[in-house]
Amino acid sequence: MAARAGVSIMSVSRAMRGVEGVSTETRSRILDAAEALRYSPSSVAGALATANSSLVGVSVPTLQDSVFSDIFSAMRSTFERSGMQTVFDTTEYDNAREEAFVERMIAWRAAGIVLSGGHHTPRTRRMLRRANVSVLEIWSWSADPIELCVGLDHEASGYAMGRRLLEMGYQSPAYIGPQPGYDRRAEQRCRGFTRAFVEQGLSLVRQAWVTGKHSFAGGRIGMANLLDKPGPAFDLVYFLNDHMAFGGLEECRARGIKVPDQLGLAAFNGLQINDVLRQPITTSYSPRADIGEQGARMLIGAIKGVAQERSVKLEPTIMMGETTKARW
Amino acid sequence: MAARAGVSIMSVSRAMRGVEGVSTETRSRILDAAEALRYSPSSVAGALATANSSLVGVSVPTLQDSVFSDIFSAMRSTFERSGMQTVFDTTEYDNAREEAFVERMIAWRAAGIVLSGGHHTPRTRRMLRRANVSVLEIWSWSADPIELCVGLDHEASGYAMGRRLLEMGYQSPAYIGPQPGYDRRAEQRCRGFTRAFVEQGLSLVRQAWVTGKHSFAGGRIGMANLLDKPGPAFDLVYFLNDHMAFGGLEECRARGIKVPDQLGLAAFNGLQINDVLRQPITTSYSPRADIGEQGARMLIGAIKGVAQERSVKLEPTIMMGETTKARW
DNA sequence: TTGAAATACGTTAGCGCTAACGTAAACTTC
DNA sequence: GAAGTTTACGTTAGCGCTAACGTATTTCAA
Repeated sequence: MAARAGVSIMSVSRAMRGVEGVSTETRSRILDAAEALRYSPSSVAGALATANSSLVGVSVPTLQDSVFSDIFSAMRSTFERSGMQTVFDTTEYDNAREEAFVERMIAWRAAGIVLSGGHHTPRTRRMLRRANVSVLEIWSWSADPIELCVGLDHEASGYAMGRRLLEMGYQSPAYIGPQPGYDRRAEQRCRGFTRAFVEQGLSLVRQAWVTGKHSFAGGRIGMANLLDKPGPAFDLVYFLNDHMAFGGLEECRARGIKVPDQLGLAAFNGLQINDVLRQPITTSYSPRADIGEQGARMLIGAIKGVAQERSVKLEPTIMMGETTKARW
Repeated sequence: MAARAGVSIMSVSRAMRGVEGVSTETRSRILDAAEALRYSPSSVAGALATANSSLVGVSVPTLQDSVFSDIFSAMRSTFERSGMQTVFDTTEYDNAREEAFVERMIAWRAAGIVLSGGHHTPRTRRMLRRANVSVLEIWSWSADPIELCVGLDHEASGYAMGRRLLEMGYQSPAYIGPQPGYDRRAEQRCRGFTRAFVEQGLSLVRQAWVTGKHSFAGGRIGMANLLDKPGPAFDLVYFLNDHMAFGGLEECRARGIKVPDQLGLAAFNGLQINDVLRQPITTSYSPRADIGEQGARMLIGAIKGVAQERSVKLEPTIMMGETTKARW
């Protein structure tokens, strides 16, 4: 390759990277030779030689709902503009998978790692601490992140929703979500939501845990469970997300239960489906694109050594839909 | 590191990789030292030394709808079982982005590359041909793939749906999808669908192209366009996918148009939402998980040099819902 | 005209691993 | 117990790049 263009490999290296120190003429001769010889520079060797990569590893729990797709899209385009390459994996809400991902990314000498949520195995934390890698935690806000954090206070968000519904006169809330230990953010929202009612001497009267299906079908199954199994009456159901709530809504309609007259439904995320529903779901809109973009920017800053805010809390917006109404 | 355990670096290499040639005792001494010294083997150096990576690059158009998430999930877990690492990117239906991705993956000396659809830039094809990389094309079936292919015949799928609806008595179909040149598979389905009607002396009487929003909202907007703008009457609308169809259905309901009595709706993919709808959408179920799993298996086979089928065509299944009915 | 500065290269010495081969000791086998 | 075989290492020579530092050659100011 170098021989073909009649130059040293160092000039080839310079020409291929576009750094200065090569005359225009030599450069084009090298590029021609590269084309003719089908030469493709090895990023692997380059990364080894420079000891710095432009890799960022992003770990999200799932791509099932569009939440993490939204975050990831925003993130990826921001990284791209900075010449960072994004590698990506899903944990399926399994911390062992997250650990394995972190290990792989460290082995590849990634410059940055993005994790979802604030709950990680001790070994994950240890590896991150030791490795020379910038760490960003997203989705869940924390006052004391490993390094950087952009996210929501899910407990507060659940609480805010609980307060609003309480003020509307709801008294006997139920919850439909995944089994405990699965999605911690969902649990935080549920906890905050419940707290709002407990403060007023009320309580969460029913819960249904749906295993495996956390989308439309899960909501419908959970709602059916709640309605079929004996237990205290409830006037409100809080769902993991909008898709589950829509599933629940369809189950109610199928059974002739009038929403919101007989039963209120509320959810979280403000997913796209809400834009087309004639009866929009009462929900909290989570600013996914903002999380992705800000997060990516912060991580890039950290990698480049720019001092900045460590932790950013973004606020979801409650959107009152037509699946709830004042109870008086 | 090697010194600490009192061995040569070669023994460390063997111990860390778990290959034989180290006594149990020495191995554990090395692992202890590694732990103490926080040693993490570099995959970069490893890949350079062995000149073979376990990287597979997967490119999909979008994560907006869950189709490619489904494919990707199935694929990733299959690759994982073979010790392959999956790197992933979305093209947003932009072939230039696909080209850039292929270039990056080749620079990283990936063992395999997965592309969606059969349409690639000449430079992409050239790079793939020259590089020592196995190539799998998914989603769209082709008789003559670059190397391997698992997918659907979208034209045939559209045609099959057209035939079924024709037999039910529909005569004036319309189509709602993205602008031409954006999603080629959608165009193929539309072409096949149209062909079924043209064969009987009928034609596609209306189309609406929605820019940007190819999910719920796009369907609703497209349907509103179709209904608001003057033009021939239509008795049927074929949508890009189920989510758009649901958006369209909601628009119809909002306007008091009875589906399927006054208007039939059909779509493609068989997405999860259909499981909970009281009025399920007539659609073709696309076997996403099968595509992902089979595709991954084939690519692994090719990487390991196992001879096999080059091209596999999978069949979507038409699921008659309640958004269409016989017109007599 | 001359010394300093800039430009356009080339040379050297790794980056952190592993394949392939070498070697000494322990273990077989008949 | 001599010769072959196995085991458990170590040594050597790269993999394909790039940082850092040469060394000619040209450019330029005074």
